[in-house]
Amino acid sequence: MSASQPRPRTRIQREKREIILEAALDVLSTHGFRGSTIDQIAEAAGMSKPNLLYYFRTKEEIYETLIHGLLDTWLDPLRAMREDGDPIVELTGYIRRKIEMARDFPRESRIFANEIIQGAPRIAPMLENELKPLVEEKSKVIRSWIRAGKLKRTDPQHLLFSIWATTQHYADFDTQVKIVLGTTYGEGRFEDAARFLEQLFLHGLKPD
Amino acid sequence: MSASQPRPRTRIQREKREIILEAALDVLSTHGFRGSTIDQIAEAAGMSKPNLLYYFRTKEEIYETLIHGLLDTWLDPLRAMREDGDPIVELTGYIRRKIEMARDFPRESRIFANEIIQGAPRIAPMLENELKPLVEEKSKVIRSWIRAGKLKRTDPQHLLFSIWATTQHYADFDTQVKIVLGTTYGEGRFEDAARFLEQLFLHGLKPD
DNA sequence: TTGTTTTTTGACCGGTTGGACAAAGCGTAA
DNA sequence: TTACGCTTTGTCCAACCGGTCAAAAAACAA
Repeated sequence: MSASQPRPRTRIQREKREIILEAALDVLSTHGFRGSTIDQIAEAAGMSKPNLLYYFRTKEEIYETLIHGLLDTWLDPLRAMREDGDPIVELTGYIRRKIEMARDFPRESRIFANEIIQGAPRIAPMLENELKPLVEEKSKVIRSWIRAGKLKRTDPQHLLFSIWATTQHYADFDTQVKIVLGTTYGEGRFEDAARFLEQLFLHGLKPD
Repeated sequence: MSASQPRPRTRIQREKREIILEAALDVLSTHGFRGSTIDQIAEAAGMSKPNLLYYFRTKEEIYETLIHGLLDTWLDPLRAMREDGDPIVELTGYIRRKIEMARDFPRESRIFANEIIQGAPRIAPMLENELKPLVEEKSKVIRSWIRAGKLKRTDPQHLLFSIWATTQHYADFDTQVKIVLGTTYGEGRFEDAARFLEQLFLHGLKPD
């Protein structure tokens, strides 16, 4: 009934697959799936195309392996939002962690952005099976906070959208952010962003 | 010194170019520049590839004509933010207009998103020459509002980023939004979003 | 060492893509 | 009608792209 076990990976296979995935992250996150070529990825990984295809049978396989391995890490900050903590602390902590991810893992953010903008043709099932249940779970948490009077009455799902949008903006649209801010601001933009967003999400802009 | 005037466009040329650009908007906004083929655009425009190439010499020319014509419309809502209005009204009005654009012109939003995520290789100069000065101008306006005590002390540029990010999210990441919200919510999501964002930007989430 | 398996590569293939081109069709003014 | 410029299309090409394959090279086990 069960398929015969594929033999375990050798040391070289493990190493080379890792190198390829790292190179693929670089290439795919900037050019998208269609826009990237196997040759580009192979060159970035420092090997020939047929050699790369010895480790991954198709471009799709690279992409799917990569993005599947990424999703868990990507959702971790949301998972870390605990019902039993103080809602304000949990929320600002989530925003901070997301800004840090935008700073430290912009390629990961962009690869998801690329995919979703184009209609999520290859990851829709993953969003349905992993993201959606997690959002539902955390929405309940947020609603319980609202019931406890710890947060203003608001829509949990749109709240999460806003946090994703504002934080990932600094990874996905980094080029535009840099152009608008000019060279003056340097790398401090992430810290500025974190402070701005904390203020925005807690107190808004209208004077008391 | 000056090049000889190219002869004026015929009626058919004006019409066909318009049809092509509309088709190109459809194709390019979902697949990006590299991911779109001239054949796809030609088919969407209901003509043969050589015929299309009679009206635009290259794929690049289509893309640049399209995106250049779009930028003005795209910046209009920000231009409409008037210094002499009431800051709260102006700001919520801007957010509302941006949400309406996400609802009514998602393709336009996506084409910019695609371009910028990939490093804005073709529109960086336009952002530098048109977006940046406009942001500088409106940042001054926002700062004057803050000085007048009509807004909390905050960073105008990051404020604009947040408005762009949150509103355009509903166009660019529509697929994900739909998956998370499920089918229940239907088209009301834009109205919900507008209400949520208004509350968020004015008052934040922390209870008084 | 020798035999075996794993890894690497050059050459190749069929399909796609952006674009060129010449010839044909069409509209219209003289 | 004729001539002329505008429009359309079939055909073609060279570059590129994803992927195959057989054979060489390297790694490893006995």
